[in-house]
Amino acid sequence: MSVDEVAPHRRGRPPTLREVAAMAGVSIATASKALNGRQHVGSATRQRVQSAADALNFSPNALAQGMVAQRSGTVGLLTSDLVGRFSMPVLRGAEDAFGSEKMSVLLADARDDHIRQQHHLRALLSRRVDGLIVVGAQPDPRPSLGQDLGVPVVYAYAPSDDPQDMSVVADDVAGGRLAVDHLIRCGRRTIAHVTGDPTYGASHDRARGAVERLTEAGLAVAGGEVMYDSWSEAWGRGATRLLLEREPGLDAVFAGSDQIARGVLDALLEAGKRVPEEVAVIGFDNWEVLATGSRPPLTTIDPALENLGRVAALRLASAIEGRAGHGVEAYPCRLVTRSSTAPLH
Amino acid sequence: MSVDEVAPHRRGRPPTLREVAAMAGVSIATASKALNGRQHVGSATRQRVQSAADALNFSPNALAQGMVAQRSGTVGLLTSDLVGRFSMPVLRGAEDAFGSEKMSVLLADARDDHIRQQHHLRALLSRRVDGLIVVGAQPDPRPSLGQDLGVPVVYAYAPSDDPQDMSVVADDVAGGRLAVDHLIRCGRRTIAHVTGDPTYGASHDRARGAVERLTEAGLAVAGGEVMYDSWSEAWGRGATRLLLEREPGLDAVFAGSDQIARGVLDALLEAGKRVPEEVAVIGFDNWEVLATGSRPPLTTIDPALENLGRVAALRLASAIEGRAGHGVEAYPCRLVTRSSTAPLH
DNA sequence: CCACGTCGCTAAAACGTTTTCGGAAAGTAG
DNA sequence: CTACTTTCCGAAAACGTTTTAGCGACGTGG
Repeated sequence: MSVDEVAPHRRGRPPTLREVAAMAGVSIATASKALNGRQHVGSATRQRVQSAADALNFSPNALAQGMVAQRSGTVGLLTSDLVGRFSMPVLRGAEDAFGSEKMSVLLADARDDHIRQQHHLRALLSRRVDGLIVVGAQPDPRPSLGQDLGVPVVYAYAPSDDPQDMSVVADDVAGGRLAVDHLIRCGRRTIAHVTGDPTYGASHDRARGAVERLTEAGLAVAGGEVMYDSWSEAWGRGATRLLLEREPGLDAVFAGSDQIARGVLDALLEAGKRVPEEVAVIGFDNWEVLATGSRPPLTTIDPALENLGRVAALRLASAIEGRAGHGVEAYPCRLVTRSSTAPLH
Repeated sequence: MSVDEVAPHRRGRPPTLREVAAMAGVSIATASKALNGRQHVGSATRQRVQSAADALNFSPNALAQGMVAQRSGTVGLLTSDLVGRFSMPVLRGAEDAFGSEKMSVLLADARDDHIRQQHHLRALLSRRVDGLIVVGAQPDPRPSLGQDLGVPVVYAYAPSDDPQDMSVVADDVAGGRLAVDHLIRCGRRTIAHVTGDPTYGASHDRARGAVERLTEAGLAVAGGEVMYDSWSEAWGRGATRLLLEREPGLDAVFAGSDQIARGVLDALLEAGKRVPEEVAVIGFDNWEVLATGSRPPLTTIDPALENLGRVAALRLASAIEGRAGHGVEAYPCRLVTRSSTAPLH
């Protein structure tokens, strides 16, 4: 009896369990159990099924599995900023934490457009994602998607404004503290802080951490105040020129972003200051292309975004299992030492 | 008769067509036809079904639809470099071209690891993606995935090494030509080309376009030869110092990447050259953070990666419909004018 | 020889849709 | 009143898998 009589090969389409079963001479049920390592299957039979599956290059239809299991093995990742630098590492960490075996990531880029976001949300829910990770483009709180989506949601990088939701974010306060701590350990005493847009909560958090640590060391911010403006190189340059007038004894600058730090470095070099011998500079973000290309390469605070993504994925996995959490969890930043800081001999 | 007797609400799970049908007092078949705009449904009935669906906030299960339609409405995007700058715009363009309604994007980051790539590939095929977009981290050809995957594949940015496959890439030769053309139009005559890693095909393509255009204008490369080394700011600085010795009359530099261009700008400024008055500089990539932060902001060649993603998606859609293409299609780059180039008054 | 387990396997239901086919009701023509 | 069309609707199959329930066969202890 030819196999084809029982389960003819459907040209162009992937093989089904039915064909595997036919080739092995068993029922579909037995084939399923054999391949999934269930018991109640003889070991000889299991072998035959396995061989048949290999021969046909069988791979189970995840859609069909999803139908019966009532879960798609899929999570949605809703981002507001796909080209941005921040969503990517998070995405990567998340993709990592779910092995590609059990979970796949369905990507949706909302582009900060609310109606586009609603469309994407509908599409993802229609695909019956088991959960959702929402990653913002800015570290500030964003509006909650609501509790009644039917699937668990974890917010990463940008927390939800609803404390009932679960959010994982970088600890900006601790990051600012870490930066200043490093500068103090390097023996610096006249430390300025040049940072970005004052409408960002993150600016203030980083500044708060920085000032706290300065105060503990009995120091004040050099220049008299934290300097806010924009996250740009140009501002880094401008602020530094001001600073050099106001504080001739300046020996360190904590920049609120790597872009600002680049500007600070440029202005210092232009003014004839040696970095790090005379003035140390530390940035924030660890944006590789900026930090490694500068003269000298930039010491900076790494917000550990991949880790954030990993944690978000773990929290989401827990929530899918039924153990939902809530509240905002802040994770520590990491100091990355390059050549723009060094001990004051 | 209560609706619940016919189709009780399953707590925690999304509503099904069965429940919608029950609420509207029709059969499942009729409900399906009504919602999908099929004929053979009375308009009053259609209304009732629609209302019921709205009331229940019904959204059809895409997995089930996929089962019967034999397509998942999903494409896989296999990238080698998720944090990299190049895959993202492509991804975005692709996401754009398929509306989120009909197609969703399943993301997989292979991280240049062959075995990881195989895993992801299996996972994607198991999810029965309707097609695959493969986007590389480098513009050079990459090994083909083969023809026997059962789904159409389009390679973007990095072409497949098998001409039987379909690839869409940026036209580096035309890009190099475009850069030099712009410099010549600005009245520059002594034009150097500092570029990156000589093992990249893209370096040579860009250089070829540049030299062709120079030759047409009766010019030779300033400094005597195209300068290859690495895609770094440091190399841009080093090369420029060399160049200033060899070619005192230098009035333009075409940098093979924006990173290199940043180095070139720094070195020129340090040497007291004014940009663009004395020396014009043009980069390649249009990497925003680098190009807009520099002093002065950088004129550069934009490889139009979003467009590449869009085209890749269109080609893939055609292939899914059965109209498969093959070969390498190169798409033009775009000149983005900022302040580092200007006519020689 | 009987009662009872255990083992290996299969038939069938279920998941949520779409589509095909047939049937009922109502209208129209003869 | 019959024959035929048209209009609207429902029953059932199909997609590919997992799981439940049940059925023989076989061994074992009495």
